[in-house]
Amino acid sequence: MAYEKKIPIDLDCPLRLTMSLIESKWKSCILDELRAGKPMRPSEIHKCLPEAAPRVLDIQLKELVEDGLVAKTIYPELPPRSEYNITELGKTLLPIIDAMLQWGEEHFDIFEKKYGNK
Amino acid sequence: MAYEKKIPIDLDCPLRLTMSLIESKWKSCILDELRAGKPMRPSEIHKCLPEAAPRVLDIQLKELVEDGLVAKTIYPELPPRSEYNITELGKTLLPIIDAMLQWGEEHFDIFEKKYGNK
DNA sequence: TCATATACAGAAAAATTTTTCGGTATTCTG
DNA sequence: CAGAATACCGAAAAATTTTTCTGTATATGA
Repeated sequence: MAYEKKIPIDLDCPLRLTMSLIESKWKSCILDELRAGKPMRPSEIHKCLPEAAPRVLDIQLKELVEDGLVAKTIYPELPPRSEYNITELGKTLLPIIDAMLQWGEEHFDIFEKKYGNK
Repeated sequence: MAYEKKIPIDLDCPLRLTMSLIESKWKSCILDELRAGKPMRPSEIHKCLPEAAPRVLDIQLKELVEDGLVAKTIYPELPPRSEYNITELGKTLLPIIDAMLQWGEEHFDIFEKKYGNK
């Protein structure tokens, strides 16, 4: 089988469970991109997150699909086309993503002053 | 200098900023332990999170202090005593921690069925 | 024909995080 | 005195994640 996570998610503690689903570097951003409900093609997602290595987005998209937070539709066309959508389960995480986004906006200055090299 | 994070926190995106503050394996749990506002000694925190390697808790506590989410008080006694408290800034993250905790509780069954080996 | 776009996979390297192990220092208890 | 408790720290090993690179396949457009 392809790339495989050793410990897919953490079932020992509800907090760790939630964290383990989204803590990988770009997963929360992917969910944020898909938040509107509009299906997105992988190339589109790559364009929206240019800082992320494409391979990592592939891997993390795959894990999000495995975990049921994102759904994938493959169109048997050529050139190939596929689309990713946030699932109902994934949508239930959006309030958390929103809250983190908002917190980051509200407290950006503190950390900019602290760690920003301008 | 001692142990040093390469990229302390992520200033490129507000969502990544928030995530980078709490995504390390035990940070959210530490904040959860301190949520009540009661000061905790390191040994107490270790006892509450027995799955975590003590060294990692030390490191992550230190980072939480550096980032201003947790405050540390050292009592110049012998044997040494120190206490950790959540700061006002740290408290502003609690709604997010709470939401993740609650989400984990609500959706535990799905993932238990999916990944739990009983 | 050749380059491009598309989506994705494997492998290996690099970076980072987590864990394990050992060590410092001091006081109190047996 | 030996050992425990206390709070740390450094170094190195292990584990994991992220990045980079290369390769598959097929159609379209120059």
